[in-house]
Amino acid sequence: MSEQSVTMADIAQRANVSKSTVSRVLSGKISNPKTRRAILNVVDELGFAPNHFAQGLASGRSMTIGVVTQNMSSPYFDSVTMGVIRELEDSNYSAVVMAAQWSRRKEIKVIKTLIGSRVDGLILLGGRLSNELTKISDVPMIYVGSDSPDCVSRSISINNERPAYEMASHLIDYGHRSVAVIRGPQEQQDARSRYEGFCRAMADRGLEVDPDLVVDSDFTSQSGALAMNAILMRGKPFTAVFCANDRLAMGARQTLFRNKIRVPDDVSLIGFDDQEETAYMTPALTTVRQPTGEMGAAAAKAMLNLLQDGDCELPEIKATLVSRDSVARINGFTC
Amino acid sequence: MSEQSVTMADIAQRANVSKSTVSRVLSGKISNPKTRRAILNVVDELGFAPNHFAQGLASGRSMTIGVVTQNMSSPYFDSVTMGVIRELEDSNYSAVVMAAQWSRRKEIKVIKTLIGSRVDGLILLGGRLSNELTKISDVPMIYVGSDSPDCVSRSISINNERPAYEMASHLIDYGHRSVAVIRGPQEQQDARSRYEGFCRAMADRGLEVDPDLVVDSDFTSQSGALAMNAILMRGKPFTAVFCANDRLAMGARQTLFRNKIRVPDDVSLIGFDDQEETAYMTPALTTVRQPTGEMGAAAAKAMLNLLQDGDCELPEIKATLVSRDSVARINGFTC
DNA sequence: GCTATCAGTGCAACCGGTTGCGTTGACGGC
DNA sequence: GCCGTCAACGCAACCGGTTGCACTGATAGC
Repeated sequence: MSEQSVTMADIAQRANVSKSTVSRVLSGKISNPKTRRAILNVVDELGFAPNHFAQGLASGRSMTIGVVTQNMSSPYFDSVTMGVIRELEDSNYSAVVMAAQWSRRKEIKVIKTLIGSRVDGLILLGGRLSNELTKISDVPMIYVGSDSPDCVSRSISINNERPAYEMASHLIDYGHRSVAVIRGPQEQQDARSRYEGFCRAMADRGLEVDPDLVVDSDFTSQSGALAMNAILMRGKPFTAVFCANDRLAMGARQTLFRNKIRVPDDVSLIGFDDQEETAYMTPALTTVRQPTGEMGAAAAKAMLNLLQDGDCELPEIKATLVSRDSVARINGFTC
Repeated sequence: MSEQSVTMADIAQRANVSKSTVSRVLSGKISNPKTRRAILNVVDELGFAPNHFAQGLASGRSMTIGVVTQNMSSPYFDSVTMGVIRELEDSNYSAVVMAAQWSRRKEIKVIKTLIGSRVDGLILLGGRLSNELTKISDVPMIYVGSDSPDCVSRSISINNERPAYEMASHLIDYGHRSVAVIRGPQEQQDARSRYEGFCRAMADRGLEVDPDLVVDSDFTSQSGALAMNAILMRGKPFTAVFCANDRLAMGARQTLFRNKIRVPDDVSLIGFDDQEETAYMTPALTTVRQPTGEMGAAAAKAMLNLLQDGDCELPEIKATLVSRDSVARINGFTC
């Protein structure tokens, strides 16, 4: 109330030009150095900042890109999101992030909200919406981390199966034959792919997967601890635990610790994600690094291209095994 | 392009009323059940969604609240932010989050951006901007987690000094006399307060703080590991480590592990924040729980009140000690 | 010297809602 | 039966930018 904000009209008047000229200078559509200089002077003399609403309304573009994540507090999603934001920082676009909490219903609601605020593009992280729902709008969309084959068109993701294969192979190479598995929620494609990678590695070496050593979870530390407990209760021997993500590994580690089972001396442990904390576990966790930040950046970059040229190329992203201290050789075993 | 979005004018025409009537019905300023019903029918028949830009431009209100955080990936900020978002969810407002990465320059930039998009209120997390900079706009602001006395007016925070005092007291009660300290960055008020709490507890029991056992850090796990190393190098004996936050404790734990120093058998360890992962450390970390989610929720609630009544009350938030397994009694010591 | 060309600029019509003001008609009190 | 009151509603002005169109003057080509 106290201070009216400066508008383009104010600038125009002060600089003896019309609103349109101001607008054009500000959007770089005019080069005449004289007017340019004059207007820019007034602009920062008066501290003018364009009203986003007016801009959005008039131009039909919002210069924002919606990011639909699932769970902000998950290190994976957080890191991808940060990648997007950082990449967008030196463009004219900015990101609006909303979380869908793994709920299909909420995801739709959130997408509608974002479309209501006229985002120019949508980056969907780990969503489970297939094409049907995608068609609710013609806003360009890019998926990150959906393995589902029906949206390969505009999707960036690591292939979960292959790094999982490598994880399992790593264990097998170190002499492990009985490997317990804590799987992720099997409704999620990534969780399934990771388990498939594990199974393929076992099969390739002619090893059987013992169903008694396979337990499901919901990807949280707590369920990891519970799952580890369940496996222990079954009484079957094993020398390593394959965890479908790092949080599960943290939970499992805790249960092993409580049961005085040493890692890696008694049991080896391997995770997936390379979330920051795992480097500080005791012992430091061997895991798979997903270049999450790069994935976010790549998605953002692709979106910018898409918005400009109407086309984009999506890089292939590779995950790598980070070998630390939680996997040991079975005594005397050499590969 | 393909589909023009439905506007109020469309609704009005279809329902044989004027735009204004539609607008009034939608904002509940008209009660006549007949028109009301008729309009609402058309609204969801055509799938009308109001254009946020037009609304914002015309009304001067954006129905958004800006949240300026520092570091999205920090569990503390993440949790506070989530608290804000959740609280706002069942109001008409929504949150726009931006990160300033602890940079004063960036913080100003971000605040300007938010004001440019006409947020109705601003919630500032852990910022270091004092009143001078606050005055750049008359948008109502609420601070979270600044101990600085100059903005007590509209600030929600735990008192960092007292819980730190309790932490230290806990160690002393368990018989620890030589306590190493890994402090946070001393430019930050919260880090300073925590150290002050520690010192006061020591002083109250007539104990001296040995400067050789005090090391600074930047609140990251890595610097915790380094700091612990530095303390070890100095060769002074100690029986406990007071860490100014949990990440430092994780880093310190790793260094102790690498040096084959057992926790809590040889050295006790205490953290601050109760971030999720600490419950899964081995041993589980004794720490201080900040009700971060509640703080965020409280800030949001206060902002909503502020926006409505022009006034608000700020609850007092208390932190509590979470006693787990990383602190042991000095042998034979009873309190 | 005359005209085609073109960058620079102004005018005014939007974009899609909100809101003050004025009109209408129903209803109640006298 | 007359008048005051009040909710319901329409009209049109606005919010603050963007942009198509028309106009201008300078420059270039002949």
